[in-house]
Amino acid sequence: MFTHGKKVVTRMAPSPTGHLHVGTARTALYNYLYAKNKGGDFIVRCEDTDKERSTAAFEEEIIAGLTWLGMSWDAYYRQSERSEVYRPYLEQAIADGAAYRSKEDSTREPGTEIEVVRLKNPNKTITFEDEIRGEVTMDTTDLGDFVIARAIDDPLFHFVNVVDDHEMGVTHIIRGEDHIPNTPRQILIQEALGFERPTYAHLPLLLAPDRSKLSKRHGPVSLTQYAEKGYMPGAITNYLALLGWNPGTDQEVFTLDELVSEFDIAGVQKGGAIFDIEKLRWMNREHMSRLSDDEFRIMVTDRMPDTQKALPQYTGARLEKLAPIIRERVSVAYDIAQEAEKGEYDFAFAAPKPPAEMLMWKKDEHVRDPLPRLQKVAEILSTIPDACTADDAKNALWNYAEEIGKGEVLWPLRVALSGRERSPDPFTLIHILGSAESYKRVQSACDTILSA
RNA sequence: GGUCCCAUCGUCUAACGGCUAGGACGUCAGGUUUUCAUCCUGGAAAUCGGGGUUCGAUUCCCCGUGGGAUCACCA
Repeated sequence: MFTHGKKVVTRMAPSPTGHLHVGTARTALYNYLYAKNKGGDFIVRCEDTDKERSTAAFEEEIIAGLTWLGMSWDAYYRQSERSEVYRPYLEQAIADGAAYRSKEDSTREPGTEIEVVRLKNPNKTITFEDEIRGEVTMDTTDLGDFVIARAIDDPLFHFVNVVDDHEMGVTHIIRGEDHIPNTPRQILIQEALGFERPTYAHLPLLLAPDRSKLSKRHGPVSLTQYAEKGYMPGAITNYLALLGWNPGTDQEVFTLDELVSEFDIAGVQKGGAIFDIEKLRWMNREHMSRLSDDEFRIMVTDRMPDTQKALPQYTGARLEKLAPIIRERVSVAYDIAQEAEKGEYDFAFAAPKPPAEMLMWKKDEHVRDPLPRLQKVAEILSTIPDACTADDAKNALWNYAEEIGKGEVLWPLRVALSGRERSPDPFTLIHILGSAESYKRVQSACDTILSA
C-alpha cells in the first residue's frame, strides 16, 4: 500500500479564534480524505499560540464539528502545550548562523525594546511543486530578514508551523490557496533547519455568490449554523467534497467512506468555487431520501414544533403516517418546522373548517353544488374500514368520481379533508386520517354548505 | 500598488489536440387518472478577448482583460 515506503501524514491546523467555518471544514475534509485514501494518518493540530484571541469554546466547537462530520484523527496536538519544543530549533538556527537575534523597538508597544529573532534571508528564488497547480516560483528577496520569533521563547506562526510539521512527520500539506504566499518563507525556514520539504497542495478557495471570499455577511458560514438547521453531516461532507473536486464520473451522491475510496488529488480544481446553498439543499435532500422510515420519523418528531404537538388530533401514529408526505416536501430538516408553522400540516392534527366557497370546484365554467357529491362520498366512506391504504380509498371512490367528473368529486373532498387549496391528494389524506375521521370532516363540510 | 494564483452554461463541473462541448443544481415547458409536492420527459443556457503553434484548439505558448489571494513583532 505504501509504494514509496513512507506513511502519508496530513494535518489540519485550525486556530481556535472563531467559529468553525465551512471552508475550514472543507480543508479538513480534503486532508482527511487524502490521508485515509492512502492508508495514512490525519492529525489535528490546534494552533492556539495567540493567547489573546484563542478560546477553549472555539476549540471545543472545532472538535465537535469535525466529529459531527464523521472525521476522526490519529493524533491531536495543542501548540500551547508544546512551547518547549521550539526553542532548541530556534537556538540551533541561531548557532548555525541561519538566524540572528536583533534588539529592536517593539512595533506593538513603541518605546519598548525587545530582542526578536530574524531569519537570515539567503535572498534566493524558491520554486516548489504544487500537486494542484504545478510549479510555483517566487523571489524571496522582498521578504527581507523576516522575524521568526518575537523572543527566543516566543516563536511566530511560520516557525512553529514548520517545526511542528517536521516533528509530526507531516508529508502532505493540503491547505487553502491563501497560504501560497506563505510557502516560500516556510521553505526558507525548513532549509535553515535542514528539514525535508513536504509535498504541497493548495486548494481553491470557497467563494460567496458575488465571487468575493465567503464570509459572514453572505449568510451562514459556520458549520454549527448548518447543523442547527438540520443539514445532515453526510450531505455536507458530500457537497464540500464536490466543491472543488470531482471523481471523474457522473456520480454525485457519496457516503463519507465512498469519498475516502474515490478521492484523488488529481481531481481537484484550480479555480475558486462559489458556495451554492441551493445545490447543498438538493444534496441534503438526496441524503434524506436515503434515510429509513424510522430514521426519518425520528427526524420529523424532533423537528415538529410544540404548537403542532398541542393540536387536538396529534398522535405519534398520525405523525408516522404523515411522515412520507413531509419527506417529499422538504430538503432540510429545518423546512419541517418551517412548513408546519405555515400550517401546511395542520390538517393532520386538527379538523379544518373550510368556507363553503372553497369547497367548490371552479376549473369548470359550470360550477355545480358540491353538497350532493360530498354526501355521496360520506356514504362511501362509511363503508370502508378505518385503517385503510390510499389505494383502498381510491378503489372505493374512483368509480363515482369518474362518473360525476373527477374535479367535481375530488376537489371538494380534498378541501373538506385538508381545508386547503393545495394539499396531498384525497386518497392519501383518507389513509392518514382514517375513514372515520374523514367521514366526520366530510359531514362537517356538508353542514358548512347547508348553513351558508 | 508589488508578488502570486485562477478563467467552460447563472452555479458546481466533464472533455488531459480530434464526434453536435457531456452531466448535475437552478430555471422554463409538457406529462404523471382534481390542486400542491414528488416523479418522468423535453427545452433554453458556456469555452473572457487577441495573437500564435498545429491538418486541427476548450485543451499548448504569449499578450491583454477580468476575478481572487497575499504583502505583521496574527494565524
